[in-house]
Amino acid sequence: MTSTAPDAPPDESATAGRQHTEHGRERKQQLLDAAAGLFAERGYGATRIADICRAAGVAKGLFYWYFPTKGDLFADLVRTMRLGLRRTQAAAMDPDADVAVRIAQGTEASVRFMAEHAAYFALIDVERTDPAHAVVLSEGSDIYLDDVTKLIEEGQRDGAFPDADPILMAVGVLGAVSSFSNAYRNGRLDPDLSVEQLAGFVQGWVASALG
Amino acid sequence: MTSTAPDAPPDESATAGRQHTEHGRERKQQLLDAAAGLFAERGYGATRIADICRAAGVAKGLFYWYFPTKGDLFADLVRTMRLGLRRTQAAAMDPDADVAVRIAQGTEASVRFMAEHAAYFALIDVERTDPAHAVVLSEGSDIYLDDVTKLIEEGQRDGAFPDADPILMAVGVLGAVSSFSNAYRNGRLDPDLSVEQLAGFVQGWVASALG
DNA sequence: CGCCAACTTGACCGGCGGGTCAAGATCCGG
DNA sequence: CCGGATCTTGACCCGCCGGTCAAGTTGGCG
Repeated sequence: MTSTAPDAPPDESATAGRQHTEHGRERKQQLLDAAAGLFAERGYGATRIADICRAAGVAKGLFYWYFPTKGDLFADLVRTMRLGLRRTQAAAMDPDADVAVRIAQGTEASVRFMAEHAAYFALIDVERTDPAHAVVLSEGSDIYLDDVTKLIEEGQRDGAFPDADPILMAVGVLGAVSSFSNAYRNGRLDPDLSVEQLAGFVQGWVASALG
Repeated sequence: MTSTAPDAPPDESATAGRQHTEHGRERKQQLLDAAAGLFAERGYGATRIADICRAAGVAKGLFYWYFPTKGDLFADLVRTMRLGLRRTQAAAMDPDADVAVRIAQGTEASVRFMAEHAAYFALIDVERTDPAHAVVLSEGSDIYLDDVTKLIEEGQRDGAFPDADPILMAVGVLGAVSSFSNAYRNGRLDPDLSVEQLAGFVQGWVASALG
């Protein structure tokens, strides 16, 4: 109601869609980085917009020049990070290799990526916590589950994996990756453990669980 | 400052510690139940105290007769649930059996318990989300990790498990239990899958990962 | 140099929600 | 039937925080 101007130019919807200069894009990134750090440190809900701005060294009003709301910044962050993960996985998996090998490669790459971007991934942890974000967050996790499930089905056809419910097995793989990554991020693991060692262990763990 | 009466009777600290009648205890439980349902449904942060009271059919002021703050109710809930889990686990594990068997028993019992009390366990999921609760929540998870680590070390001495970092392996076991339980709770699994089947699968998954 | 768009500021607003409070109602022992 | 403890109510308070706004400043382009 109150007319959203149905004849308005379709290019930039609502109040979003500013025309940023180079400098503008950098500023926006500063805010994203500051937010990522604070979210990871004290959680989304407990992070005030004022905090983000203080951390980025700008006035509060500026936040709204770059983002419509706090939630939009969050969504931005999540999507960026997910994109990166998928790209890394794709790059790590040799399309010509056996399924088991591909799963191992994907597993290792994921653990590495999550460890490197721990601050970012602390966020995705929030999943299912606040229904407000359930949408943005779940829109991705189903895709992973689907991907892995297909891989496992393929492996079952090849006789590489036993004939159990492929979805259950996929949940197991994804769960292992995230559990170990969480533990690593939260310092529950031996601090001397290198990312390489962790990635190797997780890859082996998954392989023997699937065996 | 403002003197916390250092010579006050040590029995009941602060404003807590009311003397409840039978009826009072029931009321308190009503509030706990209502809160558990709402927390599970819409998350801790998004649940208003007024909502809890409305759900329990009492006036808002009454909440503070039974709980000092919203966070205290939360802590109550978490502790109760954790106690139940530990009891269930202890009851399920045959002290005379092999380590591998005990781990299998504990795993199965945990999955079952979490599935039965899905509403409660949706809460513990929140872990690491809001630092405000990190204390209450982590105070428990370390204990589990410790328990399982000890079991695994015992198994390694017996030659039942390979010689890898026992903490890593324990993280894997705990991670598997919670990942599968989460997936089950969130409806990511085949809805026809029974808790028995799930528990059996998880137990097998853990066993072969440890093998 | 003048104009406009991009950018920046900080004071301000509004309501939401956790927590308080004074006034009872109810119940029980003496 | 009195007094005190437990219980119950709903109006009220107040700080916090997401979001707005009017007033600039800056920088590039014609």
